[in-house]
Amino acid sequence: MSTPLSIKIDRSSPIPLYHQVVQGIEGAIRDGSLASGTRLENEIELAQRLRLSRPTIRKAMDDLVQSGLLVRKRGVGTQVVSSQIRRHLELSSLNDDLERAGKKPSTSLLSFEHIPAPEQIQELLSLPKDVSVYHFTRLRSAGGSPLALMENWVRDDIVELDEKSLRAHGLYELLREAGVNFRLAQQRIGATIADGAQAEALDTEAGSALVTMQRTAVDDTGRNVETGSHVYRADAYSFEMTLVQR
Amino acid sequence: MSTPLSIKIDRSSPIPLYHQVVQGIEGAIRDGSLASGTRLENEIELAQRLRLSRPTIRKAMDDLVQSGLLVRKRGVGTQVVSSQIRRHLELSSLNDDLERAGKKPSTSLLSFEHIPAPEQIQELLSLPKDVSVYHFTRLRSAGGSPLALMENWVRDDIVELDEKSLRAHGLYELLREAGVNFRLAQQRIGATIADGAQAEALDTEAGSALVTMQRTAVDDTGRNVETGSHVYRADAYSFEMTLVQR
DNA sequence: CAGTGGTCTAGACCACTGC
DNA sequence: CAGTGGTCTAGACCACTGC
Repeated sequence: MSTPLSIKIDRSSPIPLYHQVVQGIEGAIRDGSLASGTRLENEIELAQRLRLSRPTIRKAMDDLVQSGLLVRKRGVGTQVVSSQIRRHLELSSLNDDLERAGKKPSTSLLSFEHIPAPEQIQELLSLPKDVSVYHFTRLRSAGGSPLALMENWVRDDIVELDEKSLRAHGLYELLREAGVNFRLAQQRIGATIADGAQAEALDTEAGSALVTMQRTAVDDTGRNVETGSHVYRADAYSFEMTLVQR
Repeated sequence: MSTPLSIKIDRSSPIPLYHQVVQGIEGAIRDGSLASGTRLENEIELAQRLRLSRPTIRKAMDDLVQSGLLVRKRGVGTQVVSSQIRRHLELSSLNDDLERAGKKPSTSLLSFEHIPAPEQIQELLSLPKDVSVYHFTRLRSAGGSPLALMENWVRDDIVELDEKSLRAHGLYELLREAGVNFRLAQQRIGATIADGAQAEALDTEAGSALVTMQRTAVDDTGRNVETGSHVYRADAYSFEMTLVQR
């Protein structure tokens, strides 16, 4: 009732052992040797066969359950989630989402200013009184057609921004280069109707549907680094995610 | 530089020790004895003081990091996330979201049928050929005003549904009573414009903004139990979530 | 009842951070 | 350099599941 898994463990690699197990199982799922619904070996057997301890195996399993690739049931076993559900999994991590927010398609800078934080922004970013913000709007396009209108505020005590660097690089790229390690983001997604200015910028009609997104991102020192308010053409963008029961 | 935490551990309780630690820290954060940004004791010290092993403490910390209450940095320490970010945290778990999908405000049943699965649904639910589905639409209202129009398909080999039970109970309530344990949900959120029928049902105007949500939910045996397509009045509803870097 | 995941211990050694 | 979290071991005992 269970499928033996062939995973190579390299003890001289700098990649942690549990993560090698994660990659091995991910790989086996991706290449089809672990089909949807397949039951895995039990944890103790797998640990013995790979010459790893059970806690190491469990750490790997925990990660895979968290990322939505496996489901576990006490007393029964662990199995691979259906391919239907796995299809868009890769979009659900903060990292990928931040990547998309900072890179890939072309982005043009529409406005830029360096100002004292408006009250609401000061609150959203929990800013000390002497910290100002960069405020700018950008237009994201993909394949030549406009996709999103993005307005952001970034605290100025962590990174130095100017128009030139924002024209050349993604926001998250710049922040990471400045040593910011993101840990958390609080996000709200809704809908609205395009007003005249939005419609013109996004090359659509006033009254068409837009997806709205507000996000505030936190780094590993607990600072709220940036907050943004974005609108996307609803015919070109939606948010996909996988929720995991905890 | 660190705050001693007073947590009571009850070794005779059926609640796992690591979860007592989670509850203790959550409680201390909620009642303010652990303020935003506070550094916690290091893991070894905390383990010794509570007379627990370090892995047990770490399991608790892992949970709190995953739920977005704490941020950790190697070589530095663990600290409490800012209250600004924590504010809407409780909405982000699958459980709460499912709760909201099945209960609370009043819900009326608009249509109900028990039919062979349309091709697209059969695919979304990865249904065997001999399994049919329940298909129904409901209107959710809160405080007397309509909020959402919900269309769902549920496989008929897991639970028996009829109009009467759906009028009396939430969908997820019924599914849980039938022994279904949800583990995962795949979700897509976007926007659209209300058409005439939607506008009438939701007591709004044609052309107003709606938030759209499609979801497929998976139980602990790996089955795709139900899929749904919902629209919400954008002026009354938005999705909030906390993304955690992994 | 046999099989499985869930919890827990008591360490060890390492990598990274900030001074 | 001292302090911190990150990884790993080799077990033990328990609770739940399905037959």
